[in-house]
Amino acid sequence: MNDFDEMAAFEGASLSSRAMAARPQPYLDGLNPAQRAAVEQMDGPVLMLAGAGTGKTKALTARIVHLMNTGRARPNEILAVTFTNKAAREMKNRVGHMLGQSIEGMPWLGTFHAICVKLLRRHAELVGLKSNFTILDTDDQLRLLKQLIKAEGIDDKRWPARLLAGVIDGWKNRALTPDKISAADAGAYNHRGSELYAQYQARLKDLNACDFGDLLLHMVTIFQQHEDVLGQYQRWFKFILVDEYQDTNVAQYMWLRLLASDHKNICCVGDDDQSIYGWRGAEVGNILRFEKDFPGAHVVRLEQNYRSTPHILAAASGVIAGNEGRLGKTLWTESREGEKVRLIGHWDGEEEARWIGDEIEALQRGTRALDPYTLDDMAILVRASHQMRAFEDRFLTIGLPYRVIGGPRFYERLEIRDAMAYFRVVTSPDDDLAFERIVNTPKRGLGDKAQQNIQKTARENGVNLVEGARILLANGGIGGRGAAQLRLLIDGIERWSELARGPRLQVVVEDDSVIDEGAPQFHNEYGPPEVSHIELAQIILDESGYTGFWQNDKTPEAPGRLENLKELVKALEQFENLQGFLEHVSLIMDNESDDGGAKVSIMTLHAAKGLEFPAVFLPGWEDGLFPSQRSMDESGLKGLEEERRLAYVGITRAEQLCTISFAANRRVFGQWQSAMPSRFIDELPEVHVDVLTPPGLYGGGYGAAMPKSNLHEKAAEANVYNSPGWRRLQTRSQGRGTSQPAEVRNMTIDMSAVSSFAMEERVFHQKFGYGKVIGIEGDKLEIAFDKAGVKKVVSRYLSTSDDVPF
DNA sequence: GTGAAGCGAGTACTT
DNA sequence: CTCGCTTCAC
Repeated sequence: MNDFDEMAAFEGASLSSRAMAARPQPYLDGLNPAQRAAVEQMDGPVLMLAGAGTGKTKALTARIVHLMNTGRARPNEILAVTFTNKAAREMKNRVGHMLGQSIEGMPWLGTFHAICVKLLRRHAELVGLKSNFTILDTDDQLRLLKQLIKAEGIDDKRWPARLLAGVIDGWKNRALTPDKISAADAGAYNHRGSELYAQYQARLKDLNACDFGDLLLHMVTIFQQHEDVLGQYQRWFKFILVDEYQDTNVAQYMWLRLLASDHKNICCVGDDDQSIYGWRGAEVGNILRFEKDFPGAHVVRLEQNYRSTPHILAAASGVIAGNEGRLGKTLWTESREGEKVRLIGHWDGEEEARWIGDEIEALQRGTRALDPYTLDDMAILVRASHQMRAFEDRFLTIGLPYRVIGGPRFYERLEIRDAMAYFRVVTSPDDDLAFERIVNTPKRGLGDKAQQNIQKTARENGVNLVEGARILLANGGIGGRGAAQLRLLIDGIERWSELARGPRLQVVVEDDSVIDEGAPQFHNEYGPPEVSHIELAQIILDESGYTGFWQNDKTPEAPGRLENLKELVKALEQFENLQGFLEHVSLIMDNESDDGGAKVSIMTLHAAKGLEFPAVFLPGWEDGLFPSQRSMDESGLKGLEEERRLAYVGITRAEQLCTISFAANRRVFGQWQSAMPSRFIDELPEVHVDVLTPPGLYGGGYGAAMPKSNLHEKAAEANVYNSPGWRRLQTRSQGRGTSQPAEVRNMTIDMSAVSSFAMEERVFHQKFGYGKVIGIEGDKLEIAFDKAGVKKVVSRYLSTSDDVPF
């Protein structure tokens, strides 16, 4: 585009801007006064302090629409950053919805990382990269670091690569390049940290690669060192919006400040009380300091809550009030209805899981004075992922459908990462890390020795590993069955590469000065494609022997893995070529496939941020577990405050019913341990709390083992959660020995069930369908289900497969 | 070079 | 207790 066209485009835009300015503004009508103020204050710095459930996204999207509708900015002149792809997607949808059309024209609405990739591709050469650099994930990063550590002769037992990765990430989060590591950090990783960091960065440059931290770090470096580049974007991005500002790290903060420092039209939205990512570099300080950073900032507080009942809000406020140095908000609601927050103590973790399971079923039936809840309406939010197991076990035995949110994602699964490594080798031959991953997967008889040979040859010739392997083969430097297999692989890679791109490949880089529509600044010219990339993917997986590898695998996971590979190939349909797919995947690691049925959600408190449920269960409120001992040990008061914010996030997820629970005893690493109720329980304002009595304590299974009358009395008292009462209970239970629950548990095994199934037997389960017995532990059977994978199930919920009527 | 027993560690997790 | 990684024996 030449100057004239650029001018013409501008003229056109301002004409349409004027036309748009005259349009009505219906999106303002649905806003409350605070939201409206946050939308209409367009100029200068704005801090939108948005409490939980106060309509933050609504205000944010209305603001974007307002900027465009009043002609203040064209869609492509607004920079709107989020942290997750999900948030970006949602905002895109809502803006489109508000405008009454799908919005293609917001190329700069996205995650920090996605936007930085786009920018970095244009200016890669300024940090010594080519514009087609690859993005490494944590796996690759770790492998690279391991190599460096080994080369330095460091004992990676005492100094694990994980630790170094953490140190380097920490530096990158603080926007520190290797030359900027201060003396205070010199001791990191046994005094070798900064040196290895420099080596690592050099190696990345050789590989023409970036890790996630680099995406931001490089852009900050470029903006700092190239005023012209910075100026260009400062002018282009007329308005900046940032979601979840309390989660920004130093690098992101600097990046934003650099871009906003000229016009200062920056609107940051966030909630200091929901800052829960300190452990991965987020700085609450960024949001606390906003008014200092941007003098004259307008601070708007969104405090009217549309989500929760007054009791829930009051309970949450009571807890969060224990934190110091808050910006301060008081949530309120027009709603007058609602139950108090419910609190219940249990004898042990298993009883807690049992009680919650029963309670969920009761809520589902609607036997309480309330309307029935569906399973989708309910969620269990835990502090640590290992707490989930108790619930999964319990729900499996009673056949209660559940979903775990935030587990290992699709693209992180072994087979998917292997398959993608094959694609990477084919699309970018320099991707040595991908080659390393697949060279002996499936097994090709190429072990450490052979691989080291390849490495050595490649290094000596200054070529990538694929080339190195080719040279090694030509020299006859490798023998035996490995050689033939390697030959096969190398030839395969060459053949697939040609299928992928055709004979010619040309990279065209357009003029940097044109920033438009987020169109790619380079594109590839291919020869005629001989097969589609979908067929190609299938060919690669089949010819490499990878598909066969899993077909021959007899472990129960194999069918599922093959299924996943099929899904992967199917996912390719949405992309034009393999490169496009890989780029997408490296930045977007989410996959929500759900089979539709209603399910209770189980997830960590972290994963629950931003979500809401009519009924929420918060189990495991015990000191040491929540607040987490480790957090307090490592970060002291700061850590405790972050834990408290986590409690606040948890409570405020609930719309109508919030149930907090704790257990006196819990099995930790196979050992029974007793714990005090969480200190956060003492911080709940009593008038907003209902203390429930665990029904199991009236009689039933625990019988003689329990100091039941005492616990019952205590539970009925409003002060059950006050420490003295529990201390007495502690003393008593310790006197009886902490092994008590284990004995109780053993006694309840249903012996008749044990004998009715045999190993290898075909069985049927109501929820999981057909399967085969692969393990027996007392009344619990391990079943390899045909569809649902391997699960542990209590035997009385199984029937022999021929019992099942059709 | 590959599979099985042994050992140690064990918050949260997105891009 | 359970997972993942290392070591050791074939």
